Amino acid sequence: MIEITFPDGASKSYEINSSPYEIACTISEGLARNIISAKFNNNTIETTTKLTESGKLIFYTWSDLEGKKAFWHSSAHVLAQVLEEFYSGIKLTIGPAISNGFYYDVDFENHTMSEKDFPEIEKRIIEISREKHLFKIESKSKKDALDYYKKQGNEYKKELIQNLDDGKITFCKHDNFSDLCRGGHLPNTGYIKAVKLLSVAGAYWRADQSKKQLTRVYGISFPKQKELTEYLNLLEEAKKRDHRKLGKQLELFTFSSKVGQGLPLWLPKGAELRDRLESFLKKAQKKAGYKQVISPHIGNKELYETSGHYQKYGESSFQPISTPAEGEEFLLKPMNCPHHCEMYNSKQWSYKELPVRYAEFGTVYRYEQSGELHGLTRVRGFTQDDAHIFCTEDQLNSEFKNVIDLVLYVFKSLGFENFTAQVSLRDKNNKEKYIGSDDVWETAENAIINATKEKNINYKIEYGEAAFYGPKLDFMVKDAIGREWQLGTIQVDYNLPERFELSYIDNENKIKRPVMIHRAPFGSMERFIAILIEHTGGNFPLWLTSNQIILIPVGEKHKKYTEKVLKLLENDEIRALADTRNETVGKKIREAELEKIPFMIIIGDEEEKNNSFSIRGHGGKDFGTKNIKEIIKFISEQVTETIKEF
RNA sequence: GCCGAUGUAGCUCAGCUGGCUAGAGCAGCUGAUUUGUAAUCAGCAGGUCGUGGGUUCGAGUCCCUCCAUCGGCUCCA
Repeated sequence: MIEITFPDGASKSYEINSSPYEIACTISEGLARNIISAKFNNNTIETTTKLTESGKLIFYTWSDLEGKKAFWHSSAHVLAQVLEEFYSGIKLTIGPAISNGFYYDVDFENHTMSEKDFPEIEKRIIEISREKHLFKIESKSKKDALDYYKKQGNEYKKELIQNLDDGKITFCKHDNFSDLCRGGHLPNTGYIKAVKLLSVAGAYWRADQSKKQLTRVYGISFPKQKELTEYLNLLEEAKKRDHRKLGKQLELFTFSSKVGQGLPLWLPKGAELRDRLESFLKKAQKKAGYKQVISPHIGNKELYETSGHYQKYGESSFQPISTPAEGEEFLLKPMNCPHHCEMYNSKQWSYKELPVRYAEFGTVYRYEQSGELHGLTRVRGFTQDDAHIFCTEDQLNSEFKNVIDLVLYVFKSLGFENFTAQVSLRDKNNKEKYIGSDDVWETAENAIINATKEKNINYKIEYGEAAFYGPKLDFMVKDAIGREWQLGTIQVDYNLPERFELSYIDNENKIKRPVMIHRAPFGSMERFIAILIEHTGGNFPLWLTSNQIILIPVGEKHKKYTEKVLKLLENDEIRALADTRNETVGKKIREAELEKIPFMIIIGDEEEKNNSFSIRGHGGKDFGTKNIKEIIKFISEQVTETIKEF
């Protein structure tokens, strides 16, 4: 007998060699029907795995993340089976579940496959699924496993097996298909009722650009056809919030291939929005003790050689600008830090004056790879809400925490609640990617981790994500279709102060090096606004919109009165406009709706007579009847409610 | 940069396997209408079919180059 403990702490004895499925059967028929995967003593297992020892057992169904993973990973197996069937001689590599679906990386050799082939493949996957083939785990010796793939000429699988320990190598078999696999599958293929292949893409073997590029086939599957339909509808809805689409519709920004790839052109409404965000942050920063500075858009190449940026990025940047003077070269500013360092160096500092906080909305230019450009989220010219704090070692912790507060204030003010905090550390196995000694890195990394802990922020650590000069605390937010982007960032830097020989005089009259904090709560204006557009669907908070209220006169004779109302609203700093065109009321309302203006009022005989107006919110919401004073109060109250002082 | 896909009017799209002067709706312009909570009516104008080359009697349609965009990969100071 073995003793099985369940997540609720209860435990029960079972015959040795009982499977999770059999155990589930003793609990309830419904559970047995629904379990698709299980974890035993923290190892993912199959529902059919025979348990030979006592331990903790967790069941997973479709509603669990683990369950979905098993479901999608199993689907990847069936996809691989079909691909092998359709394209003989291809080489399979890996096929994991991802947060929405699965993919399989395949070396198609001389075959080509494209989205046109999807329907056939999907059809075949469902056919095989209907046959309810059991997923069976089989152990193989390292030698047998290597022989198996040697016969197939699959060097990828061989490489994977080389890195595994003998005795721990398992294959998963279903139907006539067998694949190297750790485990975590559905009981059988019959659970897969709906499948959709989503895209094909190139992906480098082992995520290494120097290695061969494979073909990655993305897909998603569901236990019910209805769920697939719902998922696809959700995707469609999300695409409507795409900032590139809304940016065009709402006339916020545009691009021109004549101006250049990745160089956004801000149209009046977008520029206004951006301006308001800047003022908002400037105000908070003023309170937090920052001083605004301004630096030029270019800098001498030597500046970036000093900082180390040129050595690191020079080759792949906009190339130096030469001047009539021989040997003189300038670079388009790719970051503001070196300029701020030189500002700091313009005088001698006493410890009494620190921390010094230089802030600048600094526009920088980076030659991002063409394939990386993406709307406003990845561009070649962008403005960072940058600042550099020069402080003493003792001040570092509290300064860092103050910056965290500022970032959280910014996020909260704009309704970004679903962010993840990521502590980005260096990859210790790849030290040549970074500058600075181990000591300095250790100190900087600990400073970030401690401050983050003290602020009670949930964070995850990512190795290899640090900047080349220091570790970071990054604030990540997802876009409409779930892609994660880095917005706010706070970085601790011991390296640039060293390279720029920054100093201050301490209380013992000794020359000391300050520590530097780089930080940008928005990250970049471009990317932040992109995400803001997607989160709000273009319905910006009242304090940010260009037009807060639109007045719609019913006929020609109400025009004069409408203009009078407009003046009164404008006098109280309400951003109002009047649509006095010769169009029907219906049409004007429709256009105001499409422009996503938050409020509108129709002005006709009634209104003119009573000096009172019914307020129609965006989407047709009724806000009741108010007079002018009440409207002004109503709008300004809503503004102060959404935007609090820092 | 790499893999794959896409590119027709300001916008959204139609144009089958190559065949007469390339279509529609919205937007625009002109006129009529003076309007009560998501599109008033009529007329007009608007395109070297992303670019350059090629195949062909004939190319929006087939092939190649380049440019831009989209989905990924890699990169992200």
